[in-house]
Amino acid sequence: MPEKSRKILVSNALPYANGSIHMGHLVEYLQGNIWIRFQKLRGHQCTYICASDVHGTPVMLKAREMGLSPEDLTERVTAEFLRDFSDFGIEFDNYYTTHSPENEVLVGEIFETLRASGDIYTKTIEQAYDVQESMFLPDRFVRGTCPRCGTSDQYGDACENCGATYTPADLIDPISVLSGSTPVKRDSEHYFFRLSRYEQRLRDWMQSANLEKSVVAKLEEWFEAGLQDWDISRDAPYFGFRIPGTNDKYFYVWLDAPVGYAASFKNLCARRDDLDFDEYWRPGHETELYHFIGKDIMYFHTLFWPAVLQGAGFRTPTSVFAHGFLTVNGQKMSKSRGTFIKARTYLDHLHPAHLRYYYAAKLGPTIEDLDLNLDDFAARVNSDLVGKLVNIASRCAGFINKRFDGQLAAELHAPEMQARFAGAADAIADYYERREYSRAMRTVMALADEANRYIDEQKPWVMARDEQQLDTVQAVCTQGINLFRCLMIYLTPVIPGVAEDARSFLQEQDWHWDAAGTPLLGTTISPFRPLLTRVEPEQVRNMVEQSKQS
RNA sequence: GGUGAUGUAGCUCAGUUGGUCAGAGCGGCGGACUCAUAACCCGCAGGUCGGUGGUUCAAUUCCACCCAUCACCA
Repeated sequence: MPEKSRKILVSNALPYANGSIHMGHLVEYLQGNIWIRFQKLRGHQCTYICASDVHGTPVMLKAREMGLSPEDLTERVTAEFLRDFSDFGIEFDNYYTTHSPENEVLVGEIFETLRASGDIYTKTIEQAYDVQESMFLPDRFVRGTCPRCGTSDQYGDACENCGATYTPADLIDPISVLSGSTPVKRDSEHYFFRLSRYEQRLRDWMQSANLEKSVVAKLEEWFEAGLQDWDISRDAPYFGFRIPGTNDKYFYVWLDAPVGYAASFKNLCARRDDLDFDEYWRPGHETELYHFIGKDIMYFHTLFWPAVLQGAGFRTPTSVFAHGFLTVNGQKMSKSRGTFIKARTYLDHLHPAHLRYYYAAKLGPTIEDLDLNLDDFAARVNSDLVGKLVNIASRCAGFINKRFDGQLAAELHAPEMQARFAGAADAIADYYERREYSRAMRTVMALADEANRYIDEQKPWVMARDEQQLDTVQAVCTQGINLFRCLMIYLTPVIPGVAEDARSFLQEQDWHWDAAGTPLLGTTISPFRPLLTRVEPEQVRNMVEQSKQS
C-alpha cells in the first residue's frame, strides 16, 4: 500500500568529541540508521543529521593536556568519527559541529527570545573553585570522602559505594582533580531557565509525542518531583559560546548541544534547494522531527529541549526515541576483559553487516538494555545470515548459472508462496516503522526457513538428473531466487552493503520497498559469489585480545 | 538512599488484559540428504517462568516485600 510521501527529519545524539566511537555508541547510530534507510527505501524524503558535540570542560581540559586547541582536537576526533560511521554504513545527510556559526546564531536567538519573555533570570550560587587553576570545578572534578558512608575518593555528585547524592561541598576532605589542591567555595552569578513554567506544556507535548511507556513512566516521575529551573551558564574558562552581554559567562554545553541539531540542518539547507529550514523547525508544518537518543539523556530531550523550543518559538519534536545501553557478555563494557570494543577494532576483524544484523535482531522500541553476547553473536549471524538467508541464493544460483546460462524462468513455480512472501511486506514495514527490528528480523528469518524447506521438498538436484524435468528445475530455482530477493529487499535497511551486492548479482538497477511485490522473471543473473562469510571464533578472539591492549 | 526498567529452557529472546501459556531460534542428541559458505531438512529436548509471602476456585501472568542487573537523581 503506497503511503503518502512524508517529510522527515531525524537526528542521532551528538557524540561527544573526546573519545572514540565504540560498540555502545553503535547501538544508537545503527538503530537510527536502519530507520532512516527504511524510510528512504519507502520513498519518503528523509533527512538525517548529526554533529560532534564539542563544547564543555572535558574537551577543554583534554585539549589542554594534549597541547592542542579545542578546535584542533575536536576536528581530529570528528575525522575519526566519520571514518568509523562511514565504514559501518552510517551516512548522514549532514554531519557538522556544535562549534559553528549557525549554532552560535541560533543559540543567541533562542536565548534572547527566552529572556524577552521572562524565562531567563540570574541567581548567585556557591560553587567549588580551584584557586590554583583559577577555575570553577564541575562536580565530577572534585573528589573526596562520602559524607554518608565514609568511602574515600568519590566524585563530587554521588557516592559509587552507597549511592548517596550530594554536592561537592558535602564531601569530607575534598580535592580538585585538576590540581590536587583543596577547593574553596566561591560565589558566581548564573543564568537560569524557568523550566518550572513549562510543566503543563510539557505534559501536553508528552501526550502528543506518543512516547514509549517506560519513557512516560520516567517523565511522570520527574513531574511528580517537580520541575526545577535549569542552570544554563558556566564560568570562564570554558569552551563554548559566550553569553551575549557578558565577559566571562558561557552557555552550558547542554544548552547548545541539541540546538546543534537545528544548526546542522541549517547548514545543510544552505546547499540544498529542496530543504527549507522553517518548514522543519517552525510550528505549523506537516514535517516530522525525531530524535534517537540513549536513555541516559532523556531528561535533556524530553524536558529541557521541548521546553526551550516552545519558549523560543520553534516546533517541538514529533517524538523522541530512547534506547537502552549495551552490555557485552552480560556485563558493562570493560577494558580489562577486552569488552570495551572500539568501532575501529571491530572493523579490523569483522564485517559491519554482522553487527548491523545482530543489533537489529535484538533491538526493540524500549529502553531495555541490549546484550552483545560474543558467542551468541557468532552463532546467530552465521546461522541466520549465512546458513539461512544467503544459502537460499547460494543453493539455487548454481543451477541457474550452470544449466540455464544464468537465465531465470519466465514463470514462478509457486506463485502462492511468492504472494505470501510479498504479502509480509506490510507487517515488516510496520515493525520497522515502530522500531520493532527484532520482530522484523524474526519474521524475515521464519520466511527464510520456509524458503529452505521449499527447496528441500522440491529437490531440484534430483530433478536435474532428468532432462525431462529441466524446466521444473529452472522454475523452482527461479522461485528460490525470488524468495531470496524478496527477503533481501526487506533486509536492505539493516545490511545495505550485502543487499547492494545481492541486487547487482540479480542485475537490477535499483530497489524500492515495493519491488518485493514484483517478481524477477526471464532476466539474467550474474555468477554467484559468496555475499557474506561466516564469523570465525578466531576473529572474535583476536578482536577481544586487541581491545585488551588498546 | 529514592525512582524507573529488567530478571522465562545451556545461550539469545517471544508470550500470558489470571485458567490447552510453558514457547521460538541457536546449541546439544538422534536421523535423513548432498543443491548449498560441514550449510539445509526431519525428530527429540521437559525450564518450581529471580526468591518469599498474599489475593483468587485458579498466578509465571495481580499485590507486597526481598535479591540481582542497568539507568537516572537535573
